[in-house]
Amino acid sequence: MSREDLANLIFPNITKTVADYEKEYPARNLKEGAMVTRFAPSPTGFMHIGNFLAVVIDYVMAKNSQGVFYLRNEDTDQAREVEGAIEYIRQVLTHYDMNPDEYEYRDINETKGNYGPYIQSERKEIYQAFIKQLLIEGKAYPCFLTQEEMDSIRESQARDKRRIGIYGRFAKYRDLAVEEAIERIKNGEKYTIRLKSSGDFNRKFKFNDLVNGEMEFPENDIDIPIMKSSNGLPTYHFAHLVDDYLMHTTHVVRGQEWISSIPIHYELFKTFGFKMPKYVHIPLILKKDGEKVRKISKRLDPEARMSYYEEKGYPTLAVIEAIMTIANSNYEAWREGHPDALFTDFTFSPKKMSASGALFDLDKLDNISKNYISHLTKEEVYEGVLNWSKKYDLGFNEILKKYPDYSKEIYNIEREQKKPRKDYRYYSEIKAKTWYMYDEYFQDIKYDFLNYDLEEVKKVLKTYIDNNCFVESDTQEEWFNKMKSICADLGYAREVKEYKENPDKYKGNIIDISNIIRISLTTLDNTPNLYNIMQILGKDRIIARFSKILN
RNA sequence: GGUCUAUUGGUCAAGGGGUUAAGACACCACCCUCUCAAGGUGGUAUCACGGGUUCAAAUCCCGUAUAGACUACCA
Repeated sequence: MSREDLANLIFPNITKTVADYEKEYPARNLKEGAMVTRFAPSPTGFMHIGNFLAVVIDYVMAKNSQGVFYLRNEDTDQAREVEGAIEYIRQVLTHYDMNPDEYEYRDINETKGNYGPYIQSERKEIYQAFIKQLLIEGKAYPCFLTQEEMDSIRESQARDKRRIGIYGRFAKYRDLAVEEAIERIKNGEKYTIRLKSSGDFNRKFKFNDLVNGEMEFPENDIDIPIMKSSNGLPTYHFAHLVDDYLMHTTHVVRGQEWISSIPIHYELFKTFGFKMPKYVHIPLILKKDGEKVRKISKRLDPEARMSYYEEKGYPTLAVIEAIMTIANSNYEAWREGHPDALFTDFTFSPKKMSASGALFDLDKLDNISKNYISHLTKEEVYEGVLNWSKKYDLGFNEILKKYPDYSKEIYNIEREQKKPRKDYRYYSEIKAKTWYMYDEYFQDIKYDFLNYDLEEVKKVLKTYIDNNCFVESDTQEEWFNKMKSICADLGYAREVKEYKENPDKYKGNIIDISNIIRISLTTLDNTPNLYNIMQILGKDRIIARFSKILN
């Protein structure tokens, strides 16, 4: 009996060979230098900011080079699979307008691309054809170690302070006679298929990572499992080999936690004689927790989940800008010189990426976002809040739809100027900063006139109305002069300076008058430019709000 | 225990033998000013530690410490 008999016993239905698949998935027809990248999440939960960093890099690299960016669903661990996880990823990619060129979405029954299936559980036969070849060549073998046996091996290795794993003399079944293996399988024994490693732990090899540069590792000598007994699907390492080879990935962008698997991947590619893709191992995103720094956690840190940014209403491009500055710190300087360019016009350079983990700074995001929003047009801001509120604040959404032009004027305050006002960090805070402009929200409100006496307030408001101070066609200067003009009658100084020189001569100064008007109109003692606010509110609203206080 | 990696202000970081050790965010002060925001000007604050090589080390070498990742039939 031969190894071929063994392979046929294990995979009776696998007839296609590696060579067949190579023919089926020929090299991509792309221009020189085009990069093929992929986002390959396992559907085990919600999208993490670290995943997002990878996506942005994948996307930018593909766009930079007129290459291809595809999505692959790595669902080989069906026990951990979470319903709807890929659907959610699809929504995030759509939300950020970074849709893959190739994908397979079961939930909306949509597929695109010639290198699929893009869902690993649908690629079982392909993996098995590769494993079958290894079996025939004697480079893989069935292993009958039980869970208990492996546990005890691990324990003894830990006790003896040895390296942990199935290698050397611990690889009990690597040289088992074919006949015996066949018999055990026929008897229904459970087995996993392991790589028959030919590496030597004492030999080193050099490996070039695009972020970390040249690194040196010992060769892998562990007979890693490549196919699980539970479902016949490959392990991550083997699927990585087969998929990225057949899909012609040129650049693998993934988290740094994979660096330690390089010896395994190196051996796997070497075993088949395939050329390895280039690797971009990106740093972890960390979080400061008290005095300690740790990996950012979906469970503990709300900002680790991408949904956090959507709920808050950060503009998608602002989030991308913040992520790009983490990816390449020279991005900010580039952006200054190219304020209107697309982020994909920036050439991402893995070499310039920091190899150590970075704390994600929400203050920095706020600043980037504030800046970004300040350079939008009033229409764009209106669209942004409208879209956000549709999902997160329906009441406000109704108001916005009812007063589109009025709302846009509010967003336009101190906007169309060289150095625009920057006071919105995200869409969810806009309502809190503009509510008083809408009569619907300006009901049953309480005033806090600080130290101002209510009778004094009424006197100021009455004088303002009686003197017909508010004229809609007035310029800001005219408006301000009229406000000053009632100062004298009321016993206030027209200029702050005058007041400071002779504080005893006056009840107060122009600041007090404008503050009283401001609070009367908005209940707040700090608002944007009062002239703009009054212009937008209009004479009727102003009189109505004053009258309410006067009565 | 083993393997790999990293360490420049509060944060992101530039600099890879000679620099007053960039810049951005945050913070503070002042200016501007009808409040707020913005803007302007300025400021506080950094090369993990110990050895070596060198005329000269943040930069090169060796240790140490600390941190992180991996060490599964998880990805």
